[in-house]
Amino acid sequence: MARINTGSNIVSDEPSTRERLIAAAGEVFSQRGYDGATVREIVQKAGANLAAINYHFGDKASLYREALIYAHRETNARYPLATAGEGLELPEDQLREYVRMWLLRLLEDSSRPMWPMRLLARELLEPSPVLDSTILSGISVNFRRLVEICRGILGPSANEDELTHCTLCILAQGLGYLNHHQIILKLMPQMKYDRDALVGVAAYIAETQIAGLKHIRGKLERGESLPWREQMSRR
Amino acid sequence: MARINTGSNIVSDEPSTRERLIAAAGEVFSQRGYDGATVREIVQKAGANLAAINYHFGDKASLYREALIYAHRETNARYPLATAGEGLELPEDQLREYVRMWLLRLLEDSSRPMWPMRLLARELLEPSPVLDSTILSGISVNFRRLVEICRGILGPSANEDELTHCTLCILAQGLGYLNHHQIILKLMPQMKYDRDALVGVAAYIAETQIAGLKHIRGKLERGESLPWREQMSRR
DNA sequence: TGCGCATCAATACGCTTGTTTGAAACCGGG
DNA sequence: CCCGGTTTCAAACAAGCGTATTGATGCGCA
Repeated sequence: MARINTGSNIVSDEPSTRERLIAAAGEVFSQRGYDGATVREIVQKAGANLAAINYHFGDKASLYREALIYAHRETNARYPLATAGEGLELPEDQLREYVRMWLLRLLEDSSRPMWPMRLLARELLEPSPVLDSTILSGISVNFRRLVEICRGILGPSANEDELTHCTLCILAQGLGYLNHHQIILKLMPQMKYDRDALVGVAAYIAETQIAGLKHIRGKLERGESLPWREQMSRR
Repeated sequence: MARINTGSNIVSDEPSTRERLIAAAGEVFSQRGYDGATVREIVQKAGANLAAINYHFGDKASLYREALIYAHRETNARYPLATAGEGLELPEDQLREYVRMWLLRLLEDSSRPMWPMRLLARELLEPSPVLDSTILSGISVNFRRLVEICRGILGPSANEDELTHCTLCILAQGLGYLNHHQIILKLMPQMKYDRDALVGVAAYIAETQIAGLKHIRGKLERGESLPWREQMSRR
């Protein structure tokens, strides 16, 4: 059994074979999915040998797990949703900041390669068996942060079901732009996806949601009937 | 060259091999995707021989195309989005009806098999080469219907960009419940997906969007500044 | 100078994939 | 009854897949 390199390369600035493999795997996996990706394409993109995957990671699944963990750490470090808007007073401003970071996280085409978030987005579409509890709890933390922001806007009259659904609906709007990127461009080729456009869409989503949530809050506090309350409650 | 059966079976009520193949293919393709599906699983589920696909359709891709066309026709017949809410006076009520039909189309678990919409939803995620202009224009018609409803709520001051984005955001909320069904159940196992819950979520989405759009309309008509208007405009 | 460790090239194995083939079975009309 | 077209069948095919193995080659370090 060989001693496995931990991955960090201190002395030299050029990445090790192991690091190149993770980067190449992340790209290929994020583009073609786990099944669609082939180890031969990955090692070729990494400039490594076919046996390198077996040597460094054991098999394809373990390499995918490593790429997923890297993507999760990288994305949360760059776009810390769990603490988004914490410095702001009004829950409305917190929502604006959260949504803005959410859209940038999903779609910002920065200088760095954008495969990490695409890889995570694939897991949001169909979770793979290697999606362990660590990453899942990380996602959950980000989710609950938005729940609390919504609670601040919706007020104490809201129940957990309404908070869950309104959180899902906010997240879904941003995710739609990523997930359906291709068909959107097919139907509307003139659609822009640069950073300014993203921030604009984020501002629009936040503004409409704030107005919608305040509208709901008013109905709640006036005790008016909510047509969905009996229907969408759990159990 | 053999004479190909057209598929309709008039005298007998039991479906032909060709029909069984399309149904089985639709199920398998909708669950596993085009690449993930194997012709062996399809023919086994259809109770047919491995060579039946080659005989009736030529190859796997043509069978997929047939299943997709069937799914498109079937779904639009059952949930006619292009004319949703046409009998209603207020654009708000039209939106409520459209969103309700949209969520039912996406997620209703009726007696009939639900693979057609799942198959179409996969095409919305990553359009395949066989997605021809017929289906694409059908999607476009459904899309523009919602654009016009939003125009009715948002008023004449809205430009096409805002209409496009608000339409996308409405559709994305329903799509999110379908696309991220698995991860939602992983994070919130108590989430309900029955018909009542769907109609409830649809009512919630419609209500918040109406309030949000009216809020925007007010800003537009009062000439207030919209933070996204310069940013998200095309070109 | 040796001894692990990392990488390489090449090859092979077992398996699954979509596709093809030729023959058997079916079936209505002479 | 038999016959030609239609449909179905078991079997095989070639290609690509992940994985494993082999031996050789540097490399750094005690």
